[in-house]
Amino acid sequence: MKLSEGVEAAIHCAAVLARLEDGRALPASALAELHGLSPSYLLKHLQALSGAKIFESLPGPNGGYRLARAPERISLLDIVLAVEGAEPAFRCAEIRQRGPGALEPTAYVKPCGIKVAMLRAEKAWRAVLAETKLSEIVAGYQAEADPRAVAFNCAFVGRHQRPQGRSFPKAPK
Amino acid sequence: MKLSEGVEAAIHCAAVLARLEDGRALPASALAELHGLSPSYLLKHLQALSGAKIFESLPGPNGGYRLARAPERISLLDIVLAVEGAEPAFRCAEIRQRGPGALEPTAYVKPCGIKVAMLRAEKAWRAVLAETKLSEIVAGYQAEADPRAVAFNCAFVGRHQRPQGRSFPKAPK
DNA sequence: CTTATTGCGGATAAATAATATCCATGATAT
DNA sequence: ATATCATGGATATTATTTATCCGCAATAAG
Ligand code: FES
Ligand code: FES
Repeated sequence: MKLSEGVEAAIHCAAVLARLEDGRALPASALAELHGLSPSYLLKHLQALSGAKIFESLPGPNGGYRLARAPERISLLDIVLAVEGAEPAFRCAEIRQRGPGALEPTAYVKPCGIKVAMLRAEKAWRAVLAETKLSEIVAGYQAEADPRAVAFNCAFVGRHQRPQGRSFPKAPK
Repeated sequence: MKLSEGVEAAIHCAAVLARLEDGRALPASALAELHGLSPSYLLKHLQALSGAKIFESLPGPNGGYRLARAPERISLLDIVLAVEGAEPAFRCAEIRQRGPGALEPTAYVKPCGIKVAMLRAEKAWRAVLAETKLSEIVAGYQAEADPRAVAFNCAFVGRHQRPQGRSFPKAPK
């Protein structure tokens, strides 16, 4: 059982965007460079996040990405589900219905107890992620990370952020 | 994020073995047939489980598998870890140390806050699995599954279980 | 002792998913 | 008009999962 490595990148990117001044955006190329990642691949995840309405994107020159809402209203679960997909990790293939002794499908209306137990565990996982907000991550970063790293990060963002100006498109017609 | 499909098979097999009479074993071929699975592949998982001391195996004719301890003392977490491996699902590649602005390694002794949050969620998942015992799964199965399925299962096991006889090897010399 | 059965472990193949790159397109600030 | 930048699809590359096979060791039964 593994989460794709894109999750780590996505959350780190979100944390960077959360520190942006109001109304500004950061191009994908800057996010990729800051984390030493391939721009082409990071784009995939950024697109997934903007498709999930967690990031907003602005095309054209001075374009880039920014958060679609306040960091207090973005949970780690939002990000993980956007990048990783919403299907549960435990996939029940209904093996109880296979092999000899299989009954007609109507005999299996009650879900398998094993499936129920596995999904209950997964629900606990999601609950913890849902109550961890991006704002807490950012606060923790500023409090605990090496001050030099924070300063560099801040300067890098300041250097690459787009000038305040255009408003983001609200509803595509 | 996905669990391998072998987890479902492993737990179902464990539930079957839990219903075996004391001291008896069931050959892998019977477990595979009962669930309509490929014997060759199921073996892989059975071996992982016996390597993890959750199942015991007895070679030779009249050999087979049985539980290594009482179902009350086997949790779903034990089974999942044996099949899936013990590494956490969230793999931190320390991307904070990459890109420009990377500092010397000693600046990163404190774990990344994102990693901490993700592992905390995973701990919650494991906690629920750890407190769900195989005995509960078996009890739930007998109470909720279609009586015909339970009866068939029971008869199938009775037909294939090995005669009581040999004791399992305790300590390989 | 011989034989048939069964688990063990390694090697390997096939299928699937994750990772990474590229390019044509459309939007838009200058 | 031009340059910048996100979008979306197509595609290559690699890793992981799934599945199969075969020789080996153990052992019960004849
Ligand atoms: S049939 Fe899928 S978990 Fe039991
Ligand atoms: S560096 Fe791995 S989660 Fe932050």
